[in-house]
Amino acid sequence: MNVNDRQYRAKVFGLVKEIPRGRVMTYGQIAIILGEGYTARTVGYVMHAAEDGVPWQRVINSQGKISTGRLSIPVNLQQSMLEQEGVVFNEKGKCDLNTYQWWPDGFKEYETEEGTLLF
DNA sequence: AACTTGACGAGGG
DNA sequence: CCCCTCGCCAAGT
Repeated sequence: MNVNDRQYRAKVFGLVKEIPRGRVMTYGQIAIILGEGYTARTVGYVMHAAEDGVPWQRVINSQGKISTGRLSIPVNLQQSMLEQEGVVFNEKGKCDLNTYQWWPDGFKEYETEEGTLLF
């Protein structure tokens, strides 16, 4: 499971491309959906190599905030791109995941004794 | 091979 | 809400 592997990255990008305009997914959420071999950290690692046509701006962290830090892409750029799609952020730079988080068809979150799972 | 560093996340104070 | 600690795992040095 190498993030330099084309297939590995392709699964991430393929899913990100399905996110509708004005909606978001989190790194951890993507990792859960893709399953074995994927973690929030590796998904984030893959994202900094996003290719053309991948709406990378729609992937944010589990707090509903932008997390890019000191890399090539400034936080305010990603946030403004999302705001342009209709996503509203508060003064703390946070958006409401209950409103904007998107799940692919056939997936939804539900709670069990084992923790949060997917259906 | 050891050590550091993240586009992360959950939990505790 | 902010800050810190850990667990995580691949890359870069």
